[in-house]
Amino acid sequence: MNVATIQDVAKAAGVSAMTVSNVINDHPNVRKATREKVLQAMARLDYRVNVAARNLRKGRTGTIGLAVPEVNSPYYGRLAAAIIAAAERHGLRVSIEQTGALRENELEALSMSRNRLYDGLILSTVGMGQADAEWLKVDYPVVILGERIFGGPVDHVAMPNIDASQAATRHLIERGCRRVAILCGAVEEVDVSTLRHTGYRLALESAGLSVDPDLVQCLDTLTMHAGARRAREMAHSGLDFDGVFCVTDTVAMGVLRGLADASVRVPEQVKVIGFDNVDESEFLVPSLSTIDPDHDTMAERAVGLLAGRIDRAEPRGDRQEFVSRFSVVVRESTGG
Amino acid sequence: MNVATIQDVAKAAGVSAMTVSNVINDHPNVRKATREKVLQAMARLDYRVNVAARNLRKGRTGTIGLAVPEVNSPYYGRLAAAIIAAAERHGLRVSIEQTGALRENELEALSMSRNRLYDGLILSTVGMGQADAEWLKVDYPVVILGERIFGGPVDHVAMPNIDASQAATRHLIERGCRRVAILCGAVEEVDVSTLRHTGYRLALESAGLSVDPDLVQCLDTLTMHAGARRAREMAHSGLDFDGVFCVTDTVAMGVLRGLADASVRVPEQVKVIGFDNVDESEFLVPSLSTIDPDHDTMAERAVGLLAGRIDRAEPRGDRQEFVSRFSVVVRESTGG
DNA sequence: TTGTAGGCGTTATCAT
DNA sequence: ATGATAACGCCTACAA
Repeated sequence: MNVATIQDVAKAAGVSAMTVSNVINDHPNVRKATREKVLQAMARLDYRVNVAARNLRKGRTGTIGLAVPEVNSPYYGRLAAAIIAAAERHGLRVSIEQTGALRENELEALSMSRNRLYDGLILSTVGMGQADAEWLKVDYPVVILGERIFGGPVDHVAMPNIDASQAATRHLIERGCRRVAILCGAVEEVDVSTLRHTGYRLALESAGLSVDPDLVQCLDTLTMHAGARRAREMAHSGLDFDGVFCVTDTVAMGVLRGLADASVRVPEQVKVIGFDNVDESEFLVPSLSTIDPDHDTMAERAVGLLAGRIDRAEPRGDRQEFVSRFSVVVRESTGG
Repeated sequence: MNVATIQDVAKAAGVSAMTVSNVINDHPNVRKATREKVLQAMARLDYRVNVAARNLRKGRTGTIGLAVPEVNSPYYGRLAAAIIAAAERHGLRVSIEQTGALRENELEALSMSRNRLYDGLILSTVGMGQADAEWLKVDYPVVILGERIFGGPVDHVAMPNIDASQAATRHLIERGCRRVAILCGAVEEVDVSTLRHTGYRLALESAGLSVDPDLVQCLDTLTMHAGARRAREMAHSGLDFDGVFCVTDTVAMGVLRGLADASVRVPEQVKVIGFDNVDESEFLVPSLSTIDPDHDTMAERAVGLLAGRIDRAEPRGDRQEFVSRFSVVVRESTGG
């Protein structure tokens, strides 16, 4: 036999479909006795609402999309977890799209939502750049999570990249480092690497230290692997450095490993600080000093912003921007 | 103006809605010229299919549910990533439910699908036990991923828990350990801890070593935190042990940290092996020996099994079971 | 307080 | 090769 519909329940309870619907949706105008009858019939037939039908009728899906490079990374995993939890609080489900940090896939995620598969989209832009801002002019709610696309027309939840990086670098300097390297990605677009590199420079400059180009180490990918490899190369090349600011904890984990391979002692010879305060960082040996950007608040704000747009269909004008707070977490890798 | 529907496109192209639908779905019986006309009209009106309507009509959503304890863990994150990728290959989207390893939420996930929100469900059972097998008798496709619910009526993708744990423990013994501890969760239900504990015992027994109850260390939760704490306690209590088999890499990461805190050298004084081959394990200091359970194959099989049930509405009789291969990955923590 | 009618956008079926 | 018709199951109006 087929699954029970609202009609079946109505028949079984001796009422109209509308009354059943009213019971389901907790509408006020239903007599207690009627409600009971209906509830019993529902239980008896093991009735379940057909979400597809409801979606069609309502023009909503109750699901938001989350596009991130990959969930399998300490950082995006943490973020995804927080977003799923926040979405649940708002009565929304989350469907995840993995973009692999590729521009193409990020744009694809934007157009997927145009199928009205999702009520809205939270997009972590990594591959997209300045030039793609036009793509963000879509007619459904989008929140960008991560780096700013300057002048983009959509809501934005960001980290205090420059300030926090400056603080991280300053921390190294305060701990006595004079030759501080930075490990980042390509410094071109407005992105994590560029912004955090800016913070790094500011810190050096305000400490009266010069910025040695040799100490700016750009990686192709921000992975543990790349970090480890580069750290080994730096150590073996004889480059003079006594501190490393890694633009992500993931890179920093690699760096710690690479320095260990090269028998460089942390923090005695070189101090290391990361960015993200990933769960693992506390348990590394040595434990990793880092920047905590308050993931949970960011997630809550991103979902809140999106949910607001969805519910109230807010006008486009008042584009919102939220920048999280941060704190420096001092651990063993900087002698803490 | 409102979004374009199939009707609008039909009108604009001077054909019927059915023809447009046929074009969209690549049906064969459409003349080339007609197809062109329709495609142009679609482009002109910026037409997007309404997924909700299609779902209602087809009785499918094109989305599967994935219920895991939390995506924010190296292991489940890795798994989720692999499953999302596999699902994409099968033309399916993935919506993630976080259960927090709670029985209640796992059962909830099972009943969510009954809303026909998802075409099927991949469920990582952690909190559910033997006694809950009845709940699995649902009328839509479910694949259990993880430990076996003995006699459960649904498809199952599992790790070779016993064999792999035996191999891990044997590896420690071969490296000279004589007092091998195990760090696991409660050993009661048929679950990771119990199965892996069995493998542990088997290895000890076939090596002619006695099983010292003091060396069986049960944790409340399988977290880094719990692992680190217990390792410190073990070291400080003066317990005699020279090897530790951790039932998950996450626990092992904690253990490495805890032993470092207690100034116990790994692998010289104590050797450590984990289970899962999480991305991070290669980069820890010391790098972590572990069991690689071939996540990608497991994910592919789980999704494949589910997709098969969804497509072919296979009968219940032929319950499938797949057990992945495994390999021992030897690294520094066991002197590799 | 409850019921009736109609349509959300799509596609399966059956004609033509 | 194309089109007319009728659902899929629910809910917003309005009527009773």
